[in-house]
Amino acid sequence: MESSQLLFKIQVNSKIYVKDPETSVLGKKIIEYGILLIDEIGFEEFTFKKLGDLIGSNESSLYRYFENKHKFLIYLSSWYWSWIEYRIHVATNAVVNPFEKLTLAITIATEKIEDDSTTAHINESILNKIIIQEFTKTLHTKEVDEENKEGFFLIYKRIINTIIAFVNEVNPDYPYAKSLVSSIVEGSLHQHFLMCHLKTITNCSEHNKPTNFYLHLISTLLKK
Amino acid sequence: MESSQLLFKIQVNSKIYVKDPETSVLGKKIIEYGILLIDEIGFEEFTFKKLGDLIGSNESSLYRYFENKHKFLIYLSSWYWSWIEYRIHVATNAVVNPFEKLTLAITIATEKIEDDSTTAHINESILNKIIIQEFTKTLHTKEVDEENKEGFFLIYKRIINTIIAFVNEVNPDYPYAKSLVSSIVEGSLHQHFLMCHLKTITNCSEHNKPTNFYLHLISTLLKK
DNA sequence: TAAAATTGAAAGTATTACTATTAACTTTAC
DNA sequence: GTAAAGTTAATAGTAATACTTTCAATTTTA
Repeated sequence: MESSQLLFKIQVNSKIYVKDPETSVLGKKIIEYGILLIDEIGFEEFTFKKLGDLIGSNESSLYRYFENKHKFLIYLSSWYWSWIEYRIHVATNAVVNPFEKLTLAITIATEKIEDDSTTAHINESILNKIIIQEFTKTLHTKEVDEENKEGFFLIYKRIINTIIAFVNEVNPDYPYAKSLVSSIVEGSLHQHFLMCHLKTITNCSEHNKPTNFYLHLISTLLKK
Repeated sequence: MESSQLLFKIQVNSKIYVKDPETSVLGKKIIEYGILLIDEIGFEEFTFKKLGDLIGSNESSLYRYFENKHKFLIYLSSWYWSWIEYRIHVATNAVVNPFEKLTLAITIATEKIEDDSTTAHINESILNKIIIQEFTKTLHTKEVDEENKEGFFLIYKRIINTIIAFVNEVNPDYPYAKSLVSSIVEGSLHQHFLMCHLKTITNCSEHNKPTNFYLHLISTLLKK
């Protein structure tokens, strides 16, 4: 377990938190149970008061780690995308064929996450559910431009840029690489959402995953 | 003006409101200035108290029209999608060629809306900005399944189903018509958002609109 | 002209989203 | 080993939100 934690260092922008939650027991409890509570009651109903009650800590203690629940969600999202980025890096690192690299990256970025035990206090499968349900809310605020300047969305944009480079390797003549990739990464969250809640307007299901749709899309679209 | 209103009857599910805002002067003021206020301060900061102050009415009067601000946003969204549906219907009605019908529908669904004077109290261009910024929030709640059962998202799904039928006419062998269309309708809002806020991960700009990206996409993808 | 419906004003409640203060506890430094 | 520094918890407090209720005034309609 220690060795796996050495291999994988999550890089969350330090401006997102007041105090790094990875540095204390309370901090890790906030992350662990915060994920579970947001999944259970949804981000709108989630408050630091409720999370404090759940972990037996006072509300004010939680404010020493995160300014507010919006920053907390940005923290969880950054952690998630950093973890995805790491997995894309590991999977594609030794691969030479551009189309194979692209396929691997898109698979990792669009797949449903099954439980993983890399980190003791984070349930990646539930975190993935939260990202599907809530990630869009980190961007859709009046503060998005300032927060973007502060670098809060850097990891997310870096993943997209990595995949854009793969698309350009596969077919340098395709004129919409950026829009295609940002569509796929965001759109796959949406397809997962539709699978759960608006089943009639998606082809995706347990047996026919969003990943299949997007792999079919890129192979048709980038054919020369 | 009267004749244009006869031609175009918006069908908003009556469960969305407490009292139909179209039936009174106050109701129309709520819609008109509600749109302007959400655009100005964002949905998170928007409250009925602030809107009441803006239009010189008491907060409690606004609650006679809408249960809460979430329902108000669903009302505005339904109005918007109903208006888009009407425009798609008018544009494609007399067209026989399936690819042309599809092109027209996708253009209408993905284009930025310039001001339109169909209705005196609704600024469609600003409403379009609100949809780009806030529509996703109507779906991403814990109540989405109940609200879907109540039919709150019917018009949105109906537009998508209409375009799915056009895709099937163009190429009945394409296996992901539903996911493709739901991706396009939702994704175009996202591309418009990126154009404003995260310019580095989209090819879209004033000169190269999301509509172009999607028209290129379907013509490549549905080619036989 | 009476009845019904609409609106506004005022007051009230529970909860949210914090901040400030102080005391208790833990860690580190010499 | 003890003093100083830092961390955490408990309590209390504030302003705003998201409503609801009541009642009076006004407007509409029958």
